Amino acid sequence: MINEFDLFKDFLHQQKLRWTPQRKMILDIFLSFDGHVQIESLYEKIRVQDPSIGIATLYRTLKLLVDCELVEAHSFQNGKKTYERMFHVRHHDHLICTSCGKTIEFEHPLIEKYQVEICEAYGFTLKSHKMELLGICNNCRMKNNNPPFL
Amino acid sequence: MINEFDLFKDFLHQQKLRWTPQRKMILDIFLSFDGHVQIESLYEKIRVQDPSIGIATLYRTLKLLVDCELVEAHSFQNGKKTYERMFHVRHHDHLICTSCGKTIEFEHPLIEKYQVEICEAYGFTLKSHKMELLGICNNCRMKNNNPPFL
DNA sequence: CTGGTTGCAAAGGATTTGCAAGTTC
DNA sequence: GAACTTGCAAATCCTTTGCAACCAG
Repeated sequence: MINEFDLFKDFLHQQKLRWTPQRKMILDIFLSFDGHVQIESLYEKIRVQDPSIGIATLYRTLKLLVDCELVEAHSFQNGKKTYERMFHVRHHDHLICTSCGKTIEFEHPLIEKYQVEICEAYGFTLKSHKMELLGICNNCRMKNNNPPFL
Repeated sequence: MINEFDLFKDFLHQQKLRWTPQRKMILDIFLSFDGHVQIESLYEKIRVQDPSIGIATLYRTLKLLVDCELVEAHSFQNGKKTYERMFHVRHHDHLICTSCGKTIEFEHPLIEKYQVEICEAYGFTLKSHKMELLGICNNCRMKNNNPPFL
């Protein structure tokens, strides 16, 4: 089965770049995280294994991982970037209760289909999407004595 | 009819802050833009009217506008922020180029309809939603010499 | 060996902050 | 007049870059 290391190696080879111990280690540690990873946490954990590694190498490697589509970068308000694993993970959307925080994951094939159509209409190549439905769950509605479907 | 100026004034008053000509002017010019505004464009246009205004004042005012929920801030890959009007605008979703940050607003009635269905299926009362389609715009794809719809 | 890679430190760009002078209430 | 604001410049934060020494192929 294809794994991230082989994909990255192949990518580097194609681009006439090199497979180095630093790159291997960064990918390795990156994969040990779940969800969105901040440079900071990544760097800390990396330095435990090899305190000599430079932050520049981390940034450079992350950029390569983004280029080969193994990783996706996101930006947040605070100006920090977050990196997310993109391979061997299944996409899903979220239904979130704004009262208790309860979260349900779902997918809807038709919505996904329309998303593709919209992107094509605007000349975009769709890479991913994020959809959050915010509402009040049954439980919380009962508790607060609100009528259903307010 | 309630407008942004009154809301902002009230907000400032509540917080024991002051209504100044600079703040008025920044809000005024901000509202003259559509969609997502970059600090840069905003600052340029502001300096036309008053070249003495400092960038720090612009940042400070924008932060206040975000605090009082008249404006929403978004962040992009390039590390720049974008500001979006949040009041008296119809809800819409976003198509975002993850490379250059270009943003297109759209709505799709069928997607909205399915969202309601999903919520009903799970017993949620839908309050709002957020959908972002992340991709690469035509321009950036060309620039990077990538084939279309890779 | 050749050309890519590294760690370091310095540079860069966007945003924030300290401060003295100026305003608002 | 007290407290908040301003513009300025310097500081800060995260990220990128230049470079000489170092490695992978």
